[in-house]
Amino acid sequence: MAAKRTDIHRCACTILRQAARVATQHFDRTLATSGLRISQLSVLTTLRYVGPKTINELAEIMVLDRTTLGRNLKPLEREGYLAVEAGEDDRRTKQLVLTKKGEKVAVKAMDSWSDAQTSFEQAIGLDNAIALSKLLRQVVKADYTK
Amino acid sequence: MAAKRTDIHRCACTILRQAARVATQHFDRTLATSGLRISQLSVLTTLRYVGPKTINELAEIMVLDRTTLGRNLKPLEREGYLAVEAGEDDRRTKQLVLTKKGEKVAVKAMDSWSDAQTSFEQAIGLDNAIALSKLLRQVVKADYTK
DNA sequence: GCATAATGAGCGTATATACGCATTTGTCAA
DNA sequence: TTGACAAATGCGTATATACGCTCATTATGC
Repeated sequence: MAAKRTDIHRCACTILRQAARVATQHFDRTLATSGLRISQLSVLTTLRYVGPKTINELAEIMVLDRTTLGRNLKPLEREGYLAVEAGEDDRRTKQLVLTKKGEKVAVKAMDSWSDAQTSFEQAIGLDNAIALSKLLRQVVKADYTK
Repeated sequence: MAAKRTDIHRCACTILRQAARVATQHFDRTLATSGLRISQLSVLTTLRYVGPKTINELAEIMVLDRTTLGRNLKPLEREGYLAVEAGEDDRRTKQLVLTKKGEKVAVKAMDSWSDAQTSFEQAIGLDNAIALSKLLRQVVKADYTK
């Protein structure tokens, strides 16, 4: 058992969530003209990069709960940015496929994303941005099961 | 105008959101027995630290949209962990006050929080955790208005 | 003192997040 | 073969997040 501590105002999770909120607002505002949020753009670009995948596979890749991804797909499917096709071999699965329309929207949105990313790096410093990304990847990959 | 870039798989915002999700799950699971989520514990402990505040004031302190905070208060108010009192001087405002019950729950939950924070630091390394917090504070404080 | 501007907060709406349970389909061993 | 188990997904529920609009109240300028 670890010693009890009281410096909860330095909670790693709370500051992480704060930073995620701030960054999300910055990126979403910059992306506003594209009609996509950063959360949606990340789905489309990941799908574009890895090719058609099932919900579970894409959720694993994106470090997202599968039920969360499933619900996040709704707006993208409604707008026709991706298609959900029944698996052929295994009829339990659903293949997620980026549509032409989805690819066009994603590629266009990347211009705004580029602006957002660049201004982010300018705001905190490029070296800091690089160091931050490295640390965040460790947070994502780490094992917390003690 | 910055040069167009295509390395969107290195999006600072997306990795930040991933890390926030992973950390939130770790903390929420560790806190589960307390009946509080880390987002809720952070409200109670902040209020405990800074004393009674209006919604706008607390939202500013916590780097939260004021409408988000307003809605997040509902479960805490329902459980009797905090009271929402009408402002005396300015009747537009609402004072948020931590109740005895809320303080008791928060203090108890801090034991679990301590475990979560410690195992987080062990999982990524203490030095990394310290460096990460410093960088995240910069993200929160930075000016992105170009 | 009153008309107007500014401020504090709520609500409508939409999306994001994830846990637990249920359903459908596939696999594998007796 | 069939019954048990496993896997993929959906759904109910609850919370988190924030933008735009509205309402009530306060502050301010003339």
